[in-house]
Parts: sequence; C-alpha cells; structure tokens
Amino acid sequence: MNMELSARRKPSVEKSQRATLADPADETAVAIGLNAAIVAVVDDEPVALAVRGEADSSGATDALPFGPFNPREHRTLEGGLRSWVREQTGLDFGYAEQLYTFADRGRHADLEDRAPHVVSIGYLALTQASGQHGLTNGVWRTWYQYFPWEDWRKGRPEIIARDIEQRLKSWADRPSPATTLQRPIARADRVRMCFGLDGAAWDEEKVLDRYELLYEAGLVVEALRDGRSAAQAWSDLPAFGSTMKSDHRRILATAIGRTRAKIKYRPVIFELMPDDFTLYELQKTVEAILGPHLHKQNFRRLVEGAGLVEPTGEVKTRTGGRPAKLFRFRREVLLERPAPGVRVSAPPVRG
Amino acid sequence: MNMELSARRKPSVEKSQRATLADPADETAVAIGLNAAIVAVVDDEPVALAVRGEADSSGATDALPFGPFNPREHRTLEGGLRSWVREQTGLDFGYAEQLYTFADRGRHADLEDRAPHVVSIGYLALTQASGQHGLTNGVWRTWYQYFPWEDWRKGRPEIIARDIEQRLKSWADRPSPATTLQRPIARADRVRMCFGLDGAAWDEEKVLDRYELLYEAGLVVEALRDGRSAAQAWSDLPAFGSTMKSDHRRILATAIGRTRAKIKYRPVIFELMPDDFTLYELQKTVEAILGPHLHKQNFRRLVEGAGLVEPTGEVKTRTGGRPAKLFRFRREVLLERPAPGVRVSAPPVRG
DNA sequence: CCAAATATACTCGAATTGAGCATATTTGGG
DNA sequence: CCCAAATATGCTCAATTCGAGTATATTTGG
Repeated sequence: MNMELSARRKPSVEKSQRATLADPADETAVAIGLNAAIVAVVDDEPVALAVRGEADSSGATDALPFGPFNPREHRTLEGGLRSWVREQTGLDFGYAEQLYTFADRGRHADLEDRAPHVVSIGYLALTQASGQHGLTNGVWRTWYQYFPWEDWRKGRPEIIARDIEQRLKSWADRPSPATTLQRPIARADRVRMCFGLDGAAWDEEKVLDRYELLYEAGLVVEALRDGRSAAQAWSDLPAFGSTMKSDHRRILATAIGRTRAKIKYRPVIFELMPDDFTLYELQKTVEAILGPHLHKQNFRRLVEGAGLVEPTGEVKTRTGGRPAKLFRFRREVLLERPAPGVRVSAPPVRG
Repeated sequence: MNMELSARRKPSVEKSQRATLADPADETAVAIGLNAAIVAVVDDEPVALAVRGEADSSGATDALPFGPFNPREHRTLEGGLRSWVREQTGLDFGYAEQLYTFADRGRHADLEDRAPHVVSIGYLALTQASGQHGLTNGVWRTWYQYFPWEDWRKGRPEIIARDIEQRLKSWADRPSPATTLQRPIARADRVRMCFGLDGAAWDEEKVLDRYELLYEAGLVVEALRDGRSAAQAWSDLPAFGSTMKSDHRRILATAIGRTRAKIKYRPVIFELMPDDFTLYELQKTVEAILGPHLHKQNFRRLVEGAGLVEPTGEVKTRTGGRPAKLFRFRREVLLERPAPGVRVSAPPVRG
C-alpha cells in the first residue's frame, strides 16, 4: 500500500495516452503469468491441485498449474489458463473466475532491477475431483498443508496458540518502519482481528489477510526468500505450513478466501458436487469449505427453502440408517433470486 | 467465456515453467495499462472522474485517467496508478481497490494480429469530490451519462422500455452463433434477469452484466468499433449512453457494480463523505450510489445500531427544520465486526 | 426384535426487518 | 406572537427469519 516512487519523468497527459502502450518491446513490457488455484473436495477434505516444479531458491517444489499468457495463441486470459492446465495436468475444469493480479512479488529482486518483470493473474477454478476428468499429472493436496491455521474442523487449531499468537504479538510491539499514517489499523489490532484473538471473532473469509500478516511478520518462508527484513529477526522458526513456488501460496490463500465467501451468495458449491447427492453430503461439502459445523436441521431447511435443490425421487440407501433422499441442483434458482447461495451463518467462534 | 484456440504448440510442463517467463522481449510480452475509475458523490449525484483524450476510431474522447505500468518506475500496480492519476488530474485519492484485469478487448483487431497486446487492469478509487484536493484536470461526470439505464432515482428509467427491451428481446430470439453448451443460461433469461423484465427483480449490482449484454447484442457503439457482428445488424440506433475510449466504459461499469455491492458490507461509504455529516446526508449519499429510496427511520436505526457512526455533539442548523445532529464515522467498528457496512435491503423493484 | 445410527419433521422463543405513527424543533409568513 | 410547513428523531408493532431443540421415521447389524 505504499507508493510514490517516481516523479522523475513527467510525460504530459497526451504523451501518456499515446506513446508507450503501442510498443510492447519497450521498458513497460512485462510477461503475464496465469495461475490456477483449482479447488475440489475429496472425502470431505478441501483440496487444491498442485504440480511439482523445479525447486526454487527457497527449496519450494509445489506449484499451482501455471504458464505464461501468450496473446498470439490465447484469445482470452481464461482460455490461456485452461490450455495450460489441460497441458500440465490433463484436467478440464468447469467453473473459473479471476481472483487478483499480483505484481509486487520478489520485491527484493526488483530493487536490484535484474529480475524479470512478471505479473501474476490468479484464477480460482472449482471442479469435482472424482469422476470423468482425466487427471494425468498433479496431485490433490489438502488446503491445510499450506495453511494449518485455517483448519478449524476440530476446534481452534493448536498452531495458533502454540506458534503464531506470541510471535505475532511480539512483532506487533516492534516499532513499525513505515509511518503509521498510511496504515490506519495498528498491527496489534490486525493480529487480533485476523486470528480471532482476545475475544475477537474468527472470520473464515480472511484467509489472505492472515497469510499477508504472517508474511509481513516474516513467519512464512516466502518472506525470507523475498528478503523481507522482518523474516531475518526470527531464529529457530517452526514451519508455518508448506511453501509454494513464487507467489502461489498467496494466490491459493486468495482462492480459499474467495471460495469461502462466494458459496454464501452464489450456488457455486454445486460445482464441487456430483449430479445427485444427499443433503448431508452437501452439508459436509459446505463444512469442508467453511470449517465449523452447521446445524443439520436448519441447513436442510435453508437449502430446501431457498429452492437451491430439488429431490430426484431416488434415495441413497447405504447411509447407515434411514435412507436419504437424493437431490440435485435446481438450476431455475438462478432465474429467480439475484444472489442464491448457501447463506449459512456459522456461530461466532471466539478466542 | 469461449476458449480453446491453440493446441498447436505443446511445451512440456518443465519448459512452460522455465522458459518464457524470464524474457519479457519475447512473444509473451505485453504492455499493462492501469485504469482508474474514481468515484465521488457531488450534490447527491454519483460521478466519476473523466479526462479528455484524443478521439479514437469511434470518436470517443472521454477516458478514465490511465497510463502504462512501468515496472522500473512503479514499485506496485497501485502506486503506478496513483502516479498517473496525480499527473493527469492532480488528484490524490484515498481508498483504492483492484477491480479486474481485462485482456479481451479489440478482438477484431487481435484477430488480424497487428494490434498491440495490451492488458488493462481496472481500479476503483473512492474520494470526496469537494474539499482540499487540487483537481487540475479532468471533469466529474455523472454515472448516468454513460449508463442511463442505471438511473432509477425517478423510478424505472424510460430508456429501458423505450429503447432497450424490444431490441434485446429480438436479439435473444436470434439464433446464437456459438453452441449453447458453453452458455448455460439462455439469452432471453439473461435479458430478463439483467434488466428486471417480466416480473424479475432489478438488481442494482449487475451493472457489468447489463453492459456486457448490450455489448454482445451490439447496442453500444464499442461493439461496432470492435467489429462485433451483432452490432452490424442494427440500423438507426439511438445512443445508449456516452461511450469512452478503449474498454474504459466496461471498467466503469465494473466499478459501479463493485461500489454498489461493497458499501453493503464494508464501511467504504465514508470515503465519500466529509468528516462530519448528518444521517440524512449519509442516506442521500447511499441512495446516490444504490438508487432506490430507503426508509429514513430504519436507515437511522440500522446505521446507529451497527455502531457505524457516533455523534460529534454538534448540530447542523440550516436544514429547513429541526436541526440535525452531526455524526462521524466510528472507526472502532472495524475492530468489532467482521463485515461492517450499510446493510440496506432495498425493496424489490419489479418490472 | 432391539439398539444404534441416520434422516426427516416440527416447534418455539429470540432477533431482525419492514412499515408506519407520534413527537420534537426549526424556519418563514401572516 | 402564532401557525403551517419542513425536517429530525423516537417509538411501536406485526411479519419474517434464525438458532436451537424435541420428536418421529427408517434403516443396519447383532
């Protein structure tokens, strides 16, 4: 969020609107990387598709499927992304949306002005992991391998109290190098809000905020790799989740946060489901994404009442109890409500 | 949303991860344009900052402040954007967020493979129009100059029934060139949902969807400029709002939609307000953004009850009636609630 | 046939929301 | 000075939604 670097050159308004955009070989030329965070749910576990790349300077080998955008070959950004993913993993996914465009990575290298200028565009894709897709390469990895502090399925994850809380608080107490004018919320408050400490509520959507806080505090190895000064202040750090190549873990954090937010107001949860499913299977999938447990009876009332599903007439018998009716996504809901989604409000979990 | 173009070249996974990203002078090099949709509210009218550029092929002269991202000069994308805006307009804005990265523009030209490969990153900025800012260039233009169908302040705008509805419906009845497999929602349903026709509810957030529908149907002049076939099927078209250079109107549509959505769950409305304000002034600003009218007493209950504001102790006397208490934004709300915003639910306006 | 497990139906009080009525305090005109 | 008009503010009330619990139905496995 800091800016202001160059008032050195001052082209006129007209010049800026005419000149440089026309010649991609000049100093404003950059390469664009397309990156796919492909999300699925396998056995009630939220996963993302990772490929193995070469080890980079930090030793990271996991990467998201990615490749450069080539405007000669790719008609659209999303089309280019699909080509790369198909080529690298054999997967054809259905739903995709753009997440964010990152250009700030490798700041350390950038300052020395010899790094390639690469801009990353992150995408979120949702798919069914099992089924007809011909996955030829890549492996489904649980989210929590990269973000153990996001795993609230068995209550507050230990790593927060054991490894994170004290370090972040001590980082918050260190004087901030930048003036606080540009940063309206104090570090200590950000720590408290992001991680639900000292009575604040845990917000499962703030995945990116939490990752960036750990990055700023130098607690994830990417910070060390990028030469952030905060990272050098620690010694004997435990691992704060597996790392990934480049800024891929940041992109995955963005994807997880977006997924958690989006299923609440768009029926994208069904991208992760088979055609027919029981309401409890649907609930388990929602809980895999969101974390905390929902009230079963109310979930059913919610999802049926909103017209999101309709019974197929079949039942699934091997449930271990009374057979469950099978449902399918009711597509007509898209024509009826402006923002149909699984409007669950998880009970506030506080710390 | 169509894709799949090239399976011509098939580099291996390893090659794709190593080669091209490193050399920005190769065929994957593109120029990045930074574009700012700067939003304010002037006299209860929602406005955006426009600059005058040279007329392009369609005769458009209005543009958003913009300029190329230069990775040597600009440390971050947002920093580059702020430099360009300051240089072109003299304005320093506070709040900014990234909107979307567009690369599909000028499809016609792209096919002939001689257009520069430019990727546009759109940003939304919110600011107070009046006040200390030294605006040296550029002019505040009402949103509705570019999007007259979005102006519901006096009920449903005439242009929908007079110029849009029939044309869109006749376009929807024409056979679609692409197979419908990729496009799960039929044209007629999209028309109905986007514009709130035939009993569907008007959703003020779908600004981009509406613009893109008009673009696909060839009803905005950008479609003609880009050589879209649908645009050539019409004769004697009335003007569907003022056009803008390049894809700037699309970016502005994205900005308006995002602003309308965001004030409901983040306290960004206060970026548009002076420090002290009455609750009715706040309500008028919200209504300038969202359109329909809110229930005054409930708005007050909502905004006070949510802890978004606190009284300053002063009153504003020249209201034409009983003096109104002055309020200010209560920043502490950021530390209390995960998603504080003006959670207004406008009454469903149907057509 | 029964216990355990699961699915499904229904109830009930609390909280939120939509809408309107009532009261308070100004200004401006006779 | 008094009153009507205009605006601000306080309060009520019914409808709806929400969180949580109880009750019933239908299976499987011993």
